[in-house]
Amino acid sequence: MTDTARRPRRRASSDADKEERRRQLLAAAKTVFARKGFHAATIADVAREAKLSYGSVYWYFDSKDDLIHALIESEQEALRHSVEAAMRSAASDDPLAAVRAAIRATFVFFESDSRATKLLFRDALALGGAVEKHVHGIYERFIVDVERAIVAGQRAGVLADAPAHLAAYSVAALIGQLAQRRSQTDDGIDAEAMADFVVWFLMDGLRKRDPS
Amino acid sequence: MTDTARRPRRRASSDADKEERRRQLLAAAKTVFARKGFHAATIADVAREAKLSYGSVYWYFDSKDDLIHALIESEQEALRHSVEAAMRSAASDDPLAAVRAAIRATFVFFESDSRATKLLFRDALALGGAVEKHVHGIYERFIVDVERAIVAGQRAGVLADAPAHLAAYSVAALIGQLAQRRSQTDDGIDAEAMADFVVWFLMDGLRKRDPS
DNA sequence: CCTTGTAGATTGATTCATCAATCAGTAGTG
DNA sequence: CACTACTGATTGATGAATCAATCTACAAGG
Repeated sequence: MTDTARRPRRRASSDADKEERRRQLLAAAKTVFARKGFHAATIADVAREAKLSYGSVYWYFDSKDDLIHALIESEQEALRHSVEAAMRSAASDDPLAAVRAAIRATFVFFESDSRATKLLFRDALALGGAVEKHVHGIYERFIVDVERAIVAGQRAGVLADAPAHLAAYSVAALIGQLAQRRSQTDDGIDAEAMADFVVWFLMDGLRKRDPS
Repeated sequence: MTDTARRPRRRASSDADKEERRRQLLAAAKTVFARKGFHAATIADVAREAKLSYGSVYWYFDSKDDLIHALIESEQEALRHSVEAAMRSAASDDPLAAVRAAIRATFVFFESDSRATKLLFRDALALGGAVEKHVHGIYERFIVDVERAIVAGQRAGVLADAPAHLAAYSVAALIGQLAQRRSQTDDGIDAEAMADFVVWFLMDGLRKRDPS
């Protein structure tokens, strides 16, 4: 069905090979965990998906927890890279442009990979303590940036007074929930339109503006 | 610590007794599941918490799945009742009042019961298919109401044009995420102030309004 | 080039622990 | 006395983690 199907017969000897094998295992784990959920999925499932034996999984990862941990970390990094790249290439004259670009990149990222969505939103929560903190981290960085932008806007007199941190958290929460929803139900709205809706909603709210 | 501590010695014979015993088991399950999470919690934990024997749990519930299912259903009903009562007693002259009342009631409900929060937001997602649908249900009802209100507001010309369903979903998502956040971190904002912030944010957005 | 030695990658049967679910037995209640 | 709520030891299944055996890729010496 996917490119994962090619069975790796050759044994990994060089460091590059081993890294590649590790990547294959992470890819298999991503598929399996996204399909069945972390708890329901077994190491045997992952090994089967990766066309490797049960024991080999333990050659590359210490435990099932270690595996999901590494996986979530790598997905988070991918998302962060994607968002940061989008923000860098945004026009710098419009202060809203960077925000819009970041939000768009987020929706595009999740749209292009529904497995990542399930992983980050469903499984990350299903795990206790350690990972929960970890997931909080990915939000936190984003929230700090947004909060800073909001405060700047308030100083400049273009944004209303409001608890900036709470508002920033709300932005992140809304984006996350909508991204998750998109992975489950299709309402025919593409990722960029969705992002634009979010930006509009966050900026102007539901109440009709007087045309001034 | 709680009223759950009183050990039930007397055997439940009447229908009322049996219903009470069932309630006790649900209360115990709520405590245990909220503390350890659904997967990590065992039936033995629940039995111990309820001061009943292992086998008795199976006298009242068919399976562990049946138990969590019944529990989530009862929590959802409690939330729905609480919100509906608040809306009924809201002033009917201000169209925003009912919305504000509903949002307040939601935050108050979750604030008064952090176990319910964990249950509905963490465990419900960790479970697969059937329960996921079920949880979707509680949102859906709320969303339909909000959507209707939004459309009415748009007809009356006081709300901006926007995809009403998406906006309604956003409202629900924001409330849910913020309620969940409150159960984890305390930022010294009480439930009603939080609700008022949400209403303001949803209505007016971040951009400063012209004082007209 | 062709051995042949070896480190370490790969295997999967086995171990060990956990826990849901059952069931035969016990005792409270009407 | 009969009914049925209740008990908790037992069973059976599952699955994470281990480990001794096997195999392979590479290298060093002929």
